[in-house]
Amino acid sequence: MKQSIVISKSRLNKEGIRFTKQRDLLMRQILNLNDHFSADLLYVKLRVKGINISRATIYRTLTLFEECGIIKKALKDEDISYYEVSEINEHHDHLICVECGEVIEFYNEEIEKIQKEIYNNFNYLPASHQLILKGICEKCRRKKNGKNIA
Amino acid sequence: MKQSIVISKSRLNKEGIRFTKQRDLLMRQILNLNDHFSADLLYVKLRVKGINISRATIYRTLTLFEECGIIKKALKDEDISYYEVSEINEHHDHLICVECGEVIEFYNEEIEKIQKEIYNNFNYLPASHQLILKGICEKCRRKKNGKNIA
DNA sequence: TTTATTTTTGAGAATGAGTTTCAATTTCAT
DNA sequence: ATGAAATTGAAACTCATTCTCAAAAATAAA
Repeated sequence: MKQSIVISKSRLNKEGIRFTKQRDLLMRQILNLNDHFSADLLYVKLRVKGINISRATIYRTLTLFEECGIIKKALKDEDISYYEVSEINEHHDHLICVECGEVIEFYNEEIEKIQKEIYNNFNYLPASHQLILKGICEKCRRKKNGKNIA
Repeated sequence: MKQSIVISKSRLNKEGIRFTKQRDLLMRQILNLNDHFSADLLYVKLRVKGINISRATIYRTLTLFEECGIIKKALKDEDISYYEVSEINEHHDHLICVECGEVIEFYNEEIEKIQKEIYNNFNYLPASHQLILKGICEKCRRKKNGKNIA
């Protein structure tokens, strides 16, 4: 059992929250992915392995893990919420290819600094912020040119 | 009839697109608002005035106006699309109060510049970008303190 | 270790923004 | 006016997500 699972288990065991088979399986799948994940992705990945956990449970479990600080919402795009394991990641933003869906994480000190200034200027207490850059990656541009699409 | 309605009407009149009563009413309501608006906001505002336009038509009309370049999507938050009149506005970002929903537009040259650099660094062709800062405005902070909420 | 209590689960219904279908209505050119 | 083309409203449908509730699993108590 990986270190992080042990940690999660002990975190969950407080206050009558139970570390069930489903939560264990979801935890393992999440740690295996090493990437952003949506509820649906987890559902499909597990189902392929013959593990059937209902969508309701997956959504509930993601919310639970989030409340425990194990994961956090990375971004919301096209009405779909994507999460990531929170212990690894500092805050960062996302660059998404609208053709192939590739997601690149980046962090820019300067942008963060300016954002703080903006909060100050308008006298707002920061809560959360999300920057999404969408574009077309080089690979997809080459593919398009090859196919000679206008 | 305001100048902008005339413009819109002539834009629409091309290619068999008709300037109907519903579209006229929606156009006027949009110009009256002078702010961001969602499909639902328009529906409610008009309904209060005794004007009943179906949600289907409102959604269709917003898409149409967007295609004509009259309005554009300003931001998407909590699964709701907000639009704004496009002739007035340059690109800008949004600062939202999570308590009262106030939306402040801002534009920061420096952030725009850095974004371009990021696109270049990863060799992405820019498509669109959205920066949302969420926080709590001063008014709401005072209200909270007054009520002595922890 | 059997029973009682609490939490969790799955199935399916419900939600809510947005889209689609289709018959009825409106618009516009003839 | 007449007919073709565009538009409308009502209602059905999507799709991600949440809720409901009875059955199942985990834990605590006896």
